[in-house]
Amino acid sequence: MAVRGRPRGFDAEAALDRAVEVFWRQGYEGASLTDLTEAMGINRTSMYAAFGNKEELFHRAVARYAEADMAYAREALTAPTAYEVVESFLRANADALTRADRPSGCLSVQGALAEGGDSGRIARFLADSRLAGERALAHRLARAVEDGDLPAETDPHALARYVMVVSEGNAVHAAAGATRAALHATVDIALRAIPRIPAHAAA
Amino acid sequence: MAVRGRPRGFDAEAALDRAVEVFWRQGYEGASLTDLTEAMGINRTSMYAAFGNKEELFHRAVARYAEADMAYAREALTAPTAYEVVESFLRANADALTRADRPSGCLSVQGALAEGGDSGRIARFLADSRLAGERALAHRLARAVEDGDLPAETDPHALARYVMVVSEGNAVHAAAGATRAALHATVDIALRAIPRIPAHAAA
DNA sequence: CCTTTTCTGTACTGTTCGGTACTTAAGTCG
DNA sequence: CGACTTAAGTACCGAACAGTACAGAAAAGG
Repeated sequence: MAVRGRPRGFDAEAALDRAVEVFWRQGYEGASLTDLTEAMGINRTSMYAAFGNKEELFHRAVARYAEADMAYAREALTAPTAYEVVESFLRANADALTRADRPSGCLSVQGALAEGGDSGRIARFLADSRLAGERALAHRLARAVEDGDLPAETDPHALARYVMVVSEGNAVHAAAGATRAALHATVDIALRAIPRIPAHAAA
Repeated sequence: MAVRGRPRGFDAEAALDRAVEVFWRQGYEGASLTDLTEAMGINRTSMYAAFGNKEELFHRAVARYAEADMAYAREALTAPTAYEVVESFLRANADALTRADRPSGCLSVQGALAEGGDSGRIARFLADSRLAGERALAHRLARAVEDGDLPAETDPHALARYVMVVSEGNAVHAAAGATRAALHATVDIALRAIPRIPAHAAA
């Protein structure tokens, strides 16, 4: 071990958690370094020393968000049937979008949509990360088609895209103040579009 | 008439149209006055004289957007059946989100999501205007329930919210570069969730 | 014609932005 | 104890931001 110089006076992980909240609430451009460092409880220079710059801090924040606040998405993929995968994902998503101890909405959707200035790169980065989730879901649904768990004519990519559209639309609604119950009511309706095998292929 | 001073040297409506595009592409905060006035082809002071300030310009831009670029939404409400209302809206929405001669996505969704700084008021304003559309659709669907055009147990507000969620989710996807075909494939699936009367009540 | 009224253009205001020298503090190593 | 290494804090940088004072230009009213 043997760290040489003066030891760091703050917990970088904890500071990153605070940064996640600020980016989540205010978006990439809306979060100033002053906002961020005040919330993180550290100095400007300490942030640059620990994370590089604002954009790298944002990347770290999104990574931490994906790991901690979107764990439900990876978990949903392990459900036994395609329908349960989708329902589990959309239910947990609706809950995550309306947690009392967290900002409303989704960091990935709210972080940046417009393309002005630096935000172009940021928006593309976030879009790519959302697309990665969509692809993972499509892969899981493709397996369901192979398994006969979804009708053979189902397009898994289109279905995955539909599910992501519902979750992103709900994120927009949540950011605008929709209640958890409202999001779940939307999920109730959205699930009607998920095809189900007439229940005779099951073991 | 008899206008007294020096006549205005530009077409305010045309200039507003240019401003709509800039706000659409870059969002409220992402669009600087320099960006705006350059696109509008007018001077900074001329903009302030004609529109007041950036926020009032934005309000005017959104009003013009709603009038011109969202006319399809009002038109969709006049379709004969609830299903046709929803389908017409979502199809026209998918087309509007991917017009070659316009920015991708939706000004109302992209304009502001984060809440930092002034954007709080802007985000709330846009959320309210989206909600107005949702209410208009809910009103139309409530009439459909009364008419027996939708099942009696249908919650028109929940259904309207679902339709708006799909359109907003598609807007997020379109802003991220999704193709028109992809949006329509999503609409194909989304429409499966719209209840239809078993087709015997029709005249 | 000259005054009045309104618009245009330049040049500026104060503030905030992300990022950074540079000094001071707090540790380990010899 | 110094010597070295790294973090923390202050005070600043140039650039960009929204908004404006002011001088000149173009029309109508008299």
